Amino acid sequence: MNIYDVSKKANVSIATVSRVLNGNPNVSDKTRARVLEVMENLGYTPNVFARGLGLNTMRTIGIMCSDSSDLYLANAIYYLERDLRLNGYDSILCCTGYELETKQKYFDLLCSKRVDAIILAGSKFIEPRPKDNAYIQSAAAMIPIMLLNGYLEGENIYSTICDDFAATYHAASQLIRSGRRKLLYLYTSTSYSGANKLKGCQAALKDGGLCLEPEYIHQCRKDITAAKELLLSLREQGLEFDSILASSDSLAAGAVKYAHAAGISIPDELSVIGYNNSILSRCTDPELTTIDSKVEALCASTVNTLMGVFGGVNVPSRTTIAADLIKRATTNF
Amino acid sequence: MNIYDVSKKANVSIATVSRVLNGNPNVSDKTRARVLEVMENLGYTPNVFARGLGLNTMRTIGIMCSDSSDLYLANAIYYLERDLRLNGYDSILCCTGYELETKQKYFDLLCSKRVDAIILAGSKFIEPRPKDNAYIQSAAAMIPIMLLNGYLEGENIYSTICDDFAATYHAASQLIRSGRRKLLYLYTSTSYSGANKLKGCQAALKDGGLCLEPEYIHQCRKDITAAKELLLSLREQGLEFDSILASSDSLAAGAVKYAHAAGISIPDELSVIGYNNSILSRCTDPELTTIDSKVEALCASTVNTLMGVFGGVNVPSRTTIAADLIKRATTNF
DNA sequence: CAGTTTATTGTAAGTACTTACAATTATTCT
DNA sequence: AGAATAATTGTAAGTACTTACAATAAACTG
Repeated sequence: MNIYDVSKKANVSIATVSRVLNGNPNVSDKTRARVLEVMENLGYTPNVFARGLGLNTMRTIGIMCSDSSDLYLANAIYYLERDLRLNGYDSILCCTGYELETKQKYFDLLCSKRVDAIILAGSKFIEPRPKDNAYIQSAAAMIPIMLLNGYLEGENIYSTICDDFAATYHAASQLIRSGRRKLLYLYTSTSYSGANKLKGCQAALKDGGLCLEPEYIHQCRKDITAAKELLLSLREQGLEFDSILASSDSLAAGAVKYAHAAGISIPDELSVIGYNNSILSRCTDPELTTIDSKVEALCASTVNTLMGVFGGVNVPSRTTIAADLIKRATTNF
Repeated sequence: MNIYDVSKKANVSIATVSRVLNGNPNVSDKTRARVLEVMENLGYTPNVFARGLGLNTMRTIGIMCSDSSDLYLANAIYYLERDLRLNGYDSILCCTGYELETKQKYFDLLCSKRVDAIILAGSKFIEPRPKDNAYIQSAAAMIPIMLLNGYLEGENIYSTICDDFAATYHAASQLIRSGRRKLLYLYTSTSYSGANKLKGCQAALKDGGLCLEPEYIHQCRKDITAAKELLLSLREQGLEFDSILASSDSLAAGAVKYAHAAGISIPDELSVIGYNNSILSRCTDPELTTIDSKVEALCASTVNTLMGVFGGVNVPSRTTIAADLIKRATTNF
């Protein structure tokens, strides 16, 4: 069944049917009603391929992420899909893993699928070596690129980022104000977002008259047990700390477990702050004080910006959203 | 740039170019090489819409789930996307929420997008009232339907399910064998999968000479805090139990928190078993004994079956996969 | 080497839409 | 009412592929 069948039944030309299909206002109300009725009766649905051929758009957005089962990204995907659909767009999901080569491959694949834009979800797409990001910048010539929680300069590239610097600055300041002096910083990734988190923490300590010495900065796999083990071994080595600021709830959850295992009381002897306000932050005992990185707002802004781009509206190429400090039971403030 | 540009450069007809594109063997090696070289030089990529029009397939699978941020489903989506892509298929994601009407709407939408099949991920798509599933069965006339962890009778409908009955039967048996006598069963959903979990538990108790009385079966929102509160109030009411079998790790994590709050020691005074072997099961302290419902295997089987259907192979309409009991620290066996 | 078979290539007709432009009809103005 | 204008509708030419069938070239056969 196609547009011709409908046009015959409704006694109009295929052009009129097509106009009704596309909400073109140059159709009389009577005709529109008749055509819609015929469509309904026949159970007609337009063929998306023919449509795509003519319009050269599928109303589909490619979403790339490293790993959709990651707590943060799973949430991002949920909100992105929801908000895109509200705007009439489908989402094609692409999990790329962490290899640069794989990312590039999937990037090309999505481009060849003629998606209308690509959203790179999560900060893992911006490589530390600028030349490795060239593929993104060159693709942006063809198709709008949205970075969710990442930043890259370039024409037709739009970023929405959480103000990670301010977030960790505030969190660390609070720790200092509550009397903590020996802060341990735990992180996993050195991405744009990751770097800002560290900087915020360092700045807060500096402004508080303290200093974040290198032995108080530790990288750790994003894994509860790995974090726990790392902390146990640091303690074994004699490192003393009275508070932990972690770049993810996973690491913070590991810190809580560490305290349990070492017989340290939280928050009396040790404060812990996580990041992302994920489900894990409600699973530990005591529950985690954590930074809410506002995924939902980030996603909304990303989709909003994208719709602005499609609509030819002048949109900012960079949007920053403030994080919230969620105070729960692993801190004494 | 299109197939004509390539055909001119390569001095062949568009039919030959198309054949090369589709891997048709009726092209001489010399010609094929020449065409491929021209494609490479021109940076040609075929237009997916025109392709879809001709082939009437987009090599795209619709994945429907209630909520992609759910831990179980996020994993399922990850594995499905990965395995589909390995077979050259894209995934369009659709999060439907829990309303029957919304599910039907998105179902129609995906069908109209001419996806090659629809995967319904999670047991939430099979309604308790059979007539509400008619839309699935009628759509199956047009397009293969794959149920991941759900079961529905019907032509062109294929199910891959975890043997939930055997899983909870085994888990409950172990609890009994370890000396537990008063088992509390906690669940959230009454889906196909949910019903089987309960049945398995009941059967194990019965075979152990016990009985799961109604006051020992409680429904609870899939939320750590809700589960904790429920258990606290049950205890308040004087209900006595020495073990908890939960239909999800969330509920089990709530049980661990409950024990903490009530000063009950795990596993000495209370055993807890979760379900799904999710990240939560490693976050609680002690870590959860849990049932691994083998999402990865389920997804692999689903994709396998689907490829079989596409290939015209005779595939079973129902595949069952055995779960594993992961013994950790919330049980004393 | 002519005739037959097989391998390769080309022609042309789908596939189901969109849209510029032309044609028709309706409305407004004088 | 007739002309001018506006609203609506239709015609026809894209859009970029696939593929059945015809045509040609190559390989084999006796």
